Amino acid sequence: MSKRRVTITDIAEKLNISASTVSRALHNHPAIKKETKKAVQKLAKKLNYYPNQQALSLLHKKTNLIGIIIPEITSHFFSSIITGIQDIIVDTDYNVIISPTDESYENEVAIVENFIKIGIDGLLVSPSSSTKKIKHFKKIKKRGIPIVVFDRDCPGLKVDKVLVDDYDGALQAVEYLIKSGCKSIAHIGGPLNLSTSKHRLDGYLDALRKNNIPVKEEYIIHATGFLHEDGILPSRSLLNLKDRPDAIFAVNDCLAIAAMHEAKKLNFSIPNDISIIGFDDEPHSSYFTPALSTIWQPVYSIGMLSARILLSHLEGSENAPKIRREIFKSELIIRASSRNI
Amino acid sequence: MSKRRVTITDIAEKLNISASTVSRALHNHPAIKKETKKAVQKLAKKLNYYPNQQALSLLHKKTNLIGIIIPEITSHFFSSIITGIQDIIVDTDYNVIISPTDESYENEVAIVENFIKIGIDGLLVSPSSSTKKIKHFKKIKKRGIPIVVFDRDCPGLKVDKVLVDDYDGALQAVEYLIKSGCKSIAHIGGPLNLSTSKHRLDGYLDALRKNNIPVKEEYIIHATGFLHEDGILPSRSLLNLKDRPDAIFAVNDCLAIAAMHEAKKLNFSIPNDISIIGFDDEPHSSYFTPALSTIWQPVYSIGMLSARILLSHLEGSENAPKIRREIFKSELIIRASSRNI
DNA sequence: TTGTAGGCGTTATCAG
DNA sequence: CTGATAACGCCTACAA
Repeated sequence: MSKRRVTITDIAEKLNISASTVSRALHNHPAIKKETKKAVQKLAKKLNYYPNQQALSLLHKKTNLIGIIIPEITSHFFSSIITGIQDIIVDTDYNVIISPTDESYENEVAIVENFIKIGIDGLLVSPSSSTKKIKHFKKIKKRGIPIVVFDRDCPGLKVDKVLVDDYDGALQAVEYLIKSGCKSIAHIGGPLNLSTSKHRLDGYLDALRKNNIPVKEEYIIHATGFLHEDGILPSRSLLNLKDRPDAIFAVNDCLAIAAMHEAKKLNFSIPNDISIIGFDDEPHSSYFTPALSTIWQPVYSIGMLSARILLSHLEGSENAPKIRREIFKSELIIRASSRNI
Repeated sequence: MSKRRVTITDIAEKLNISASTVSRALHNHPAIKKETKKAVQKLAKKLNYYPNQQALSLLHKKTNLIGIIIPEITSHFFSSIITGIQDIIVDTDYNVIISPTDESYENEVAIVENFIKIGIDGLLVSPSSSTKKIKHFKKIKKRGIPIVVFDRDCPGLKVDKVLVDDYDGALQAVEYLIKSGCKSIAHIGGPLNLSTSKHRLDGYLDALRKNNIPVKEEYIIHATGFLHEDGILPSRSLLNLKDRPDAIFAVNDCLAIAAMHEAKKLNFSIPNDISIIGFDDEPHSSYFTPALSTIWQPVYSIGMLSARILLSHLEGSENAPKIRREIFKSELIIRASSRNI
């Protein structure tokens, strides 16, 4: 059909006036005759006129595009953060481009290249688990594009950050297990160069130390990913130990559920034989048998705050020099997979 | 830092040549001296030159933006479709803008407006459950922007479609329940103006009729949404019926899991007292106790094919007049929440 | 109150 | 082999 979009010049010609008058009329410029305004606005509506954003971008050197880099979008965790971001951005003139790295550093670099190419105005990023170098992010920063890092920290990158106190979450979980009488507590961790994995491990270790429980090497196994299938082998090794643990603290809910599944297959009773606590509070988690104890994180708020901070750089005066570092607290939710205190 | 982006003219000036020569050199135009090419390309790299996409869009009347409209992104179902789409699009020059409607028609209309404003080149859409009018989609179509509808049909809109044989999936599930000896089979459905809900209901009804099982009004309850919480009340009503059903076929896994949860709370044994089958095969579903029987759908393929069809319109010759309608088959996966045959 | 001209960055056409 | 020019759609001084 009508392939060619209606332009300001089309309207001008039909009305026998100049394009600039049309432009001004459309913007309600005070120095335009009322009748002219009316005529222009009427015709614009009739012809279904929309201003060409590309022309405006070119003029204003601003694309109104915000890039989001995340590890993946299929987990409830990250998709909820995105929802939080979108719910803020939807009220603005910006649009977001979401690009998942699939936990690959190479993909991440390619995404950044693409973002530079299309000219994003701002970047929200949660780095991949395999990201060790940050040259690509610095390249963005050097171009004057504001960055906000969320959930997973990116050490060495001096930008705004919205994180969660993973250390404290883990500490709470493990101290609870200790108080409930567990003596030998194991940990299924995540990829170690991830700040979140590291801090949860640290919380686990400190909880043991504080309570004078010796740390046992064989009680700590790091999964290579965060999916159910990544948790099966680690769970089996732990459950088959001669000195079997009486509790498992997993770095996220999927791994915890895998552990629960394996424990049940071996006919262990949960939480009597073994307590299990996860991390993230996925929506399914309370529907398992037994319902999974876990750490809740304010995912939606993380998304919203990250977006708000980025917008403040984009919209606000350029003179906000201080780099912000916001840390959300997480919350222990005790259900049936851990013993009562 | 260096706020202003490097342009072709910057390079031209430094090299004392014209912008057009720079442009040609950058594109490896045959009619350019090797030394000039080298000099230009070297300087371009040194200065970190990137072509301005907005200028190109303006010139070519093409934004290279693809819009995606989906009900929500937090379910594994839709986020997997998106992943399928992205995995195709990532190899092209296009970028996607994902906008969730949150099942609201008003949001959907607003998103379409925004898409027209920013000038998307193509649209992938799975309509909201409250969408009855399709004027907004027709507006897109009239502008010559190709549309592919996926998963949920949009009756009346004559565009390419990538759907799933929901009817057949439901038929398979219910016929299995019948063969396994269930006599009174209930259905927890979804919002009825959704093609998927309707077709699954039809499959349920036809399975009963084919097997001469009378359809009972009180065995069919429609949930208002697709989340766990939407399934609780419907499940309770069914389970509290004097003439309690011995099987429940739910329109998706979340509702099925809610039903399982409620049944367990009432101390029914699954599948002995009551069989349960869901739809979608969410990743968690096999980890529940008992593991949930369900219908698997090729979500990832739905996303990929939809993207491919859209691209064929965008890239290919404009002369592909036939409207495609692709229907994927779904597959019954029997686990432990239903009796053996 | 309105029109003209120039420019945002790039490419295609035409000319040399 | 290379340069000047116009055009994509819009806005804003400046001029009238």
